[in-house]
Amino acid sequence: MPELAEVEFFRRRWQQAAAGKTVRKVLVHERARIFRGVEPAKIARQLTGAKLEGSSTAAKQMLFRFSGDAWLGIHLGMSGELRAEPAAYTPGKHDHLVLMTSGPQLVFSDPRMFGRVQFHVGPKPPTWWTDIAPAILSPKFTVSAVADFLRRRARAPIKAVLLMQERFPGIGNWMADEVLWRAAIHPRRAAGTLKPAEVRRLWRECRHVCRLALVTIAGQGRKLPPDLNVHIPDSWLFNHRWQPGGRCPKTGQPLAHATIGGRTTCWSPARQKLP
DNA sequence: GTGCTTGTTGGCCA
DNA sequence: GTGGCCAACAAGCA
Repeated sequence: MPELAEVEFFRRRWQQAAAGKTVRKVLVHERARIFRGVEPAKIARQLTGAKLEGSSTAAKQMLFRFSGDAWLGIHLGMSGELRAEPAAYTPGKHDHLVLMTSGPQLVFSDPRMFGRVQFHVGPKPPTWWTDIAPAILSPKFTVSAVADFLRRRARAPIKAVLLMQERFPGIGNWMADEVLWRAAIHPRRAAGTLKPAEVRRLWRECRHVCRLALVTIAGQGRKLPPDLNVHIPDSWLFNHRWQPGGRCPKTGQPLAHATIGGRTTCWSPARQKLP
């Protein structure tokens, strides 16, 4: 599930539930793969007694800052989610990290364990955080930066290129399809064959889809939606891509599906054509 | 049982 | 060295 806007949704869940609260106890599944490269016991030791001071999102990652210069990084992978549960909640099989605070329990749950926890102690945020590419909605995400990147990945299908986090941080499978559909570019086009006008459309729709997704899913600037099943308008490809016999909301023509760049891809052949 | 899955990584090869 | 492809990771669901 988690792409840019969903990640922001989950960050807010923890933030709104426990900002300023103190961690009383930490539960970890020592052997869980989400802890690869870090020591769960160290996390438990450092965070016990620490206060949640702030948090942020970048690409598909979250960073939670605790008192005592402790930084907790979370990537949700394919099936991860963050929840805030009442104090009486009993953690389940897939709840690999639980921060029991003076208020709710902050739960990181991930059945498939493609997600990942990172941890750092120090006055400044760690390099694994500061090295994340500049956000699509930041001024550094320019048309020329996109054009340069497409030139370097000239022979790869544009769908695969859009999934590369070093240039399109936060874009995942459904967002990539949504962007290409709006920009009217066939997902199998080689990145180097896009004309300047197409590169510009791609750039614009990347920003547009990110902005819309944040408003719709993460409730940017207003209250957090109750859950992820928010109402995404039927004018998006999103609501039609998995429907049997699904049709393009712009043309009314049938949608197509294929594996491109190793991922299931949906597009509208009437709108996105190969030269 | 089979064949999928909104992500990332490392190994192989051109 | 760079770029592109793909299997692997693991669990649940239809």
